[in-house]
Amino acid sequence: MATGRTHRPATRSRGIPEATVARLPLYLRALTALSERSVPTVSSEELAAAAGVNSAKLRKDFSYLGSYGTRGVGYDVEYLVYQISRELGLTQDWPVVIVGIGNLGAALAGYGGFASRGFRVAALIDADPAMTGKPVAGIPVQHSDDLEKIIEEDGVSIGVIATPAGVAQQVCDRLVAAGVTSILNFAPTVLSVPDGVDVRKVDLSIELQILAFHEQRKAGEESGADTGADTGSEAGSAAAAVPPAPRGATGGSRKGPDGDVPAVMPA
Amino acid sequence: MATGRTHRPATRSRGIPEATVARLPLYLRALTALSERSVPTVSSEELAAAAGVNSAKLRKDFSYLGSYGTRGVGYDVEYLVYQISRELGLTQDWPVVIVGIGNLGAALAGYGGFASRGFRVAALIDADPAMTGKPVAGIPVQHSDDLEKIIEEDGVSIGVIATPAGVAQQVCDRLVAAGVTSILNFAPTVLSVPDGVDVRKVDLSIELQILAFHEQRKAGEESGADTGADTGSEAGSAAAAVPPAPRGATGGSRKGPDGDVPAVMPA
DNA sequence: ACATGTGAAGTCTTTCACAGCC
DNA sequence: GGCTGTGAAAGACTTCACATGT
Repeated sequence: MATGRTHRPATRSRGIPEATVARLPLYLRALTALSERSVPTVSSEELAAAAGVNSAKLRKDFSYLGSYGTRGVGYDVEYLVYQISRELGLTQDWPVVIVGIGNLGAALAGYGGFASRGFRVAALIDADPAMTGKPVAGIPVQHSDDLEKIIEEDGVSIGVIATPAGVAQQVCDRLVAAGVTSILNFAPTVLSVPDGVDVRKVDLSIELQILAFHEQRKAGEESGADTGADTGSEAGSAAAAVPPAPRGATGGSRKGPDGDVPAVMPA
Repeated sequence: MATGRTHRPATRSRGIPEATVARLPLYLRALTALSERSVPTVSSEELAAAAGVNSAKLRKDFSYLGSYGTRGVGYDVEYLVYQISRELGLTQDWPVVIVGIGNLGAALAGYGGFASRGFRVAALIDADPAMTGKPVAGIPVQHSDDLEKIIEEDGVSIGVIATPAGVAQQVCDRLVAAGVTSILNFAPTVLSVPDGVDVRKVDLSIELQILAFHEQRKAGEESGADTGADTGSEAGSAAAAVPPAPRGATGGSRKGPDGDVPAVMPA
């Protein structure tokens, strides 16, 4: 709707694949550590190990940036730090606002990794008048009435949302209207934003659910390949929780993709 | 090295692609919202919109779980909630320990989304004796000396690391040795774990750097396609930060992948 | 001799488009 | 008519393996 371009190639940047971009910070961190230990050069092998990836991937990633290594030798640590920093845009500093100063917002405000790489907490914003003026991590909280003014005056383009889910979308809308074009969302909601605005989300609950999935599989593997063993033992409530399946279940119609999911459901 | 199997198919589970698994929690959240509003059925189109994905992807994802929809109608909300919950292993409850009760750890302990889906904070653990016994989010902090005992007694298999980076690896090692097989890591370090242990990481700084990358690109696009315009304007400091390039830079040898990166570096 | 840089092959993921069923 | 379920095509990402340069 509205937007002209029919599904442009997603967030694909001047030839650098998104997956590569997502790893650059990892490399940068490993390189920074080497730099602090005054290590002059690294091989792709060593650096890859430090970053937790394999060396072929690392070399391919770097190849998108240019030819910054020396054959037979490796990469100059300082030089690479600079190139990656520049590529990521960390040679300039980015003012960031955090909206929603609850437990999480406060923790984020105090997070050291923020300042370490070109990010500066320009303002903390909360809707609770009782919070206004209270310093959190050394920065006084401002009231959300002033959100637009703050964004514009400081030229903020990155916003962090740490509010309850219920208000995340409206906060998002206001941020975007005020000029923010990148959002890091900690609220467990899907945000919708206009074209040209980037959203990344961090969701604890989702991460745990993914872990639980794999955890369950491990448990299942130990004994037989049997899934869904107990789960609904208290027949009463479990049965109540499970609807009678979409309209007149015909005997064996319900099957798993491999055809052997032990149909755990009220027949 | 050491591990027998030569690169097994990564974390690939009984036919369900990892990318799909990562989206199931999203669908589940959207479905739960519908369920609370007593909506009986949804089409793939509607549900996809609510989850922020496109409908073809959603249908493909669901097809890995089985045939849970009804053609011409859609999906039964309650039934799908149940099926996805079961697939994710959320019909059982998972005791979780959080190690490192600083600002972040405390925020995580108080996070509502935890309890909402089968996850139960079994214990909060911190190395600081001053913290021991202090209740955080209603749960008394225990000392890390007792880590092994706690894990074993409660049968904990999921651990959350919210410690400083410096001690994350040793905490991780102890968790794993005590029987934890899934770790959610908030410390900005690469954790190495034995085969069979899953690690997921959440790193604020990395997310911001990725946003900064795209943000920079947007800024560059506005004016000409010229990247790296200012950035190193204050020539003095910028130049000092850049090493003389790996050994005798021969004039035009340094090039970007497309051959047109305006080499922003001291010649 | 050694380690980068990269075509080519392989694998995973997304999207298309339509057969099949309600 | 409408919507699911899915082969097949397209695309993105990873891995291989070796030519290339020092």
